[in-house]
Amino acid sequence: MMFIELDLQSETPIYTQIAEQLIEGIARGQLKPGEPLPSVRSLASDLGINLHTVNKAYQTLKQDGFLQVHRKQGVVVQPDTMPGVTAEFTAKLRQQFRALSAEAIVRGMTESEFLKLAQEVYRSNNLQQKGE
Amino acid sequence: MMFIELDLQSETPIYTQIAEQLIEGIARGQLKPGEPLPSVRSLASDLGINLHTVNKAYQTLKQDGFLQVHRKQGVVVQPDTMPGVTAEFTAKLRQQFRALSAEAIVRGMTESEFLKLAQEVYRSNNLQQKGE
Amino acid sequence: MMFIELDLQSETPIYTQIAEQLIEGIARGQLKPGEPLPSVRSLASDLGINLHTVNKAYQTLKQDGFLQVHRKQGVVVQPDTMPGVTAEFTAKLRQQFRALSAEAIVRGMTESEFLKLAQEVYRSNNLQQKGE
Amino acid sequence: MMFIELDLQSETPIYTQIAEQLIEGIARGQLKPGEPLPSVRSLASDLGINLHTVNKAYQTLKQDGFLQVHRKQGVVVQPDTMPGVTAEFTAKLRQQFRALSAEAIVRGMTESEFLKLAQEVYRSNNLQQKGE
DNA sequence: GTGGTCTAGACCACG
DNA sequence: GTGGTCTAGACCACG
Repeated sequence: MMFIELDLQSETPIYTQIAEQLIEGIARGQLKPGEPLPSVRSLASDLGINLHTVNKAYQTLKQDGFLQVHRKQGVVVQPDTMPGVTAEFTAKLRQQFRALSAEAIVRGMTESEFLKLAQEVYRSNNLQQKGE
Repeated sequence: MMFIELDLQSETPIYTQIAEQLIEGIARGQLKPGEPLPSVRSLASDLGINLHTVNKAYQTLKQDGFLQVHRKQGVVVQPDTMPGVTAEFTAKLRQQFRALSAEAIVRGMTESEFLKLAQEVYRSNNLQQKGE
Repeated sequence: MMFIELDLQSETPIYTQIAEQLIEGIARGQLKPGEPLPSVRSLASDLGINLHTVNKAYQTLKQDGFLQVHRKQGVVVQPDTMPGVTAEFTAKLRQQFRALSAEAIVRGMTESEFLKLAQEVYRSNNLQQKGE
Repeated sequence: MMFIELDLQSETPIYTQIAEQLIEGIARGQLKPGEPLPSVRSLASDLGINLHTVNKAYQTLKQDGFLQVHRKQGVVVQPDTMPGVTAEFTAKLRQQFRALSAEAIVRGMTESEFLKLAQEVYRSNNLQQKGE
């Protein structure tokens, strides 16, 4: 399975950190559609954190359609079609880019530096080249 | 002066919204270096919020070097050199790009779509073209 | 834990008094790295002051790297490397020594008296002799 | 006369900055006993600050016995005996050394480094070597 | 008038 | 329970 690294002193809530890393795992192909995830209990135990925290991460991802919760198999990566580029997601992306780019501009980071970093990071997460 | 719009329903704390919009104002050149900002009290009153909330936004930006607090003149936009592209900022940017790009990839947004949006937003904030 | 004594009449803000005494506690080894501090609420209640005042002391020390705020465990003394002798700290020290030594000189305090007091106080805070 | 440099964004009140620099001038011998200081009006005008601010600095120093206010000559540096090493001063010095040395210790500054800086600064203010 | 400090009290996310 | 956020209101130093 994957490696999840938590930063307990980060301002980012732990459940968010888990959710983000699971999505990153899916993006990178380390987690395949239909692949089962560890149970809430075992993951919580592995990470040394509260059950509720893991559960909240799973619920959030299920809510957005990245995971499915099966009676039998437990939690699995969405085996059917993943959620697409919704209007909500685009709005969130734009909003985040706004704040980040504004600070980048004030700090004197050029457009090409900004985009180069965005590209580099995108590519580092797109290991499998889904045939774009 | 500027227009600050708050979304009281947002998960983003009000003081963060204020700070982000002030930085955006600086990036766009609507707030010039050395320009005085409204006093904590008057801005709070204009926005219909508590003075402490505005103060927290100002303190955060002062801490990071985007604002100065003068004895008499009150709060002004940093008149000297703005903070540059620090290692901390780059790390924060990379971290944010990671989460955003991972979700973008999973949702099927291509690299070019991702970068195009980043570019479009950067440019909309870089109205003054500081001679890049 | 420690004993914190407040002088409510002092010109020194209460949150500064708290911060200074916590640093003194760390210097003296009464507060060990990783050791948990009382929660904002309990310390405020113990000292008979408002929780925001304690929080401000904690935030200041967190900002400077002397404390960490953990999601669950609450506030702990920096378990990793403490902040070192930064240029900022040296500047602050020099600035303070300037004002103090000038007044000492005008009042007729000799260099050896001035240094002797500085040494005596330094030693009284350096109980553990970190192998200098 | 002297050169007084103000830092308007410093946390140190302007009147304190003025008072400290005047004392430093006396320590260094740049201001001699009996020497007249500029009038409140002219100094305020030179520094581009409020009359009250200069006045407060002068009053503070008069209070402590470093200045005298004459009907005719205006404000002069104490021509008679300067205030000595009072218990209050020693207490203040000790208190400041406490906070400074504690932070120095936590940051890993050794006793000799601490004392060396104190000595260096004392000497830079003791240009005239009053025959210690 | 302006920011700094402090209090009292409340709600919420997180765990 | 713990910190984070926000409000309402007050006093003070500074200028």
